[in-house]
Amino acid sequence: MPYPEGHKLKVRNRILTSAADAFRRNGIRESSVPSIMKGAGLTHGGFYSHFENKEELVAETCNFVVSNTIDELRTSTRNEHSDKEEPEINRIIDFYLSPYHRDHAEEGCIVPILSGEIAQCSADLQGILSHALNQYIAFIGEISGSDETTSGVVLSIMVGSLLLARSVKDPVLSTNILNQAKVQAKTVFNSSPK
Amino acid sequence: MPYPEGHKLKVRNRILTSAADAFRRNGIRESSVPSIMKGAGLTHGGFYSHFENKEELVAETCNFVVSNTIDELRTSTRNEHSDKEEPEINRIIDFYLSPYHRDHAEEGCIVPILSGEIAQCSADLQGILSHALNQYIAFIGEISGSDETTSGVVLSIMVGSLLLARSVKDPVLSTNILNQAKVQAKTVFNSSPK
DNA sequence: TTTATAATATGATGATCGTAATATATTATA
DNA sequence: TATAATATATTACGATCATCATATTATAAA
Repeated sequence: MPYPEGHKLKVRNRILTSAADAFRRNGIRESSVPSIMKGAGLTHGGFYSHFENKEELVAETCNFVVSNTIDELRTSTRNEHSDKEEPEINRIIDFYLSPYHRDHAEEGCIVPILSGEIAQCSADLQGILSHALNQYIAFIGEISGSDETTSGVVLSIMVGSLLLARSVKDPVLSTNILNQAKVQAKTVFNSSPK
Repeated sequence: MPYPEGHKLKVRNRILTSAADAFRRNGIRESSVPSIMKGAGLTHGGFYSHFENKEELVAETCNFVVSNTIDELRTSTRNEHSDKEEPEINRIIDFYLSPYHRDHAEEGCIVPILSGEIAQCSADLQGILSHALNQYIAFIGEISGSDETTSGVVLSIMVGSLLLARSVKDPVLSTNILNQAKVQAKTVFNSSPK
């Protein structure tokens, strides 16, 4: 067996990482297979020994990014001093709607960036997105103790305000939207059935 | 002067209408110039006697759709029986978050569909999107009497929940998100400075 | 009806895409 | 060190894109 144990898996992960970056920077359709392979330090030829086709790469990259993002949200709230009486969900909202997340789309959540584009893709990819949203909603429900609908609305507020904060050119308005959206998102839990 | 007065303008509007439909159905990058011209009943060759290039078409189509959408929102709220004591802004929220708007993306607001893609385009197109958002925010502010930030958060809730309601496959959850987002959007005005 | 011209169609160009076939390079084992 | 198997690179193919050059059609005016 040439090549060390697990070599191919590592390369495959490098391709996924490159794709995750490219898709969030430039969108799915604008990110070509050759450019993604170059981002992983390879040429385009070997792509099809790792993935069936581009659609499979998109599907796996979406799952990859979503589970990574949820993991990060989960651990980031744990790391922060949990001595306070502030609910854990508030820290997730604060991170999601932070200027850092707004200004580093290529590291963050795919939903505000790619959900519009995925909605125009195949039914398979739409299913991946729907499943990802269910994971986010379940995660928010788990952290906040809220029902599915309430968690969905909170996610809506986070996604919508991040999208607008990124699109509005006026930096003051952008930051104001983020900050007031934080307040609103946290308020939802106090005005809804648990 | 061959061809009747205003003929070219009519054709130009047909191209814009076709592009507006195509972009909202399939996205900007997925909508080719030939397919848009076919949608307007023409062949691709004449395109460049109407528009400098595709980017100019995108910019004009965005402005076209946004002003049409705001006009429709404005008049639809006027037509509805204004005898009730219900605030005008509530009817706008109700229409924006209606199942009809969710299920007919190709007729509706471009923001949930295209803002992700436009954020990846040229600075010029990003400026168009930013200007469009300012128009929406000013419109909401005008109708509701709220400040810029509050209007921006309400727009965030509408955009985010429409995006999620379209992406979530479970129809019950989708409708629940829309309905509870309506409640939340209307609540914002009661908990914010005017 | 003829003519001049504006509007549209046809066809071509170079670039890039996704994908595949084939050749080359790499390395664990013998 | 030689070998066999595997991973990667090179090259190619057909399709489609945005754009442009040129030909053709349609119509208002003469």
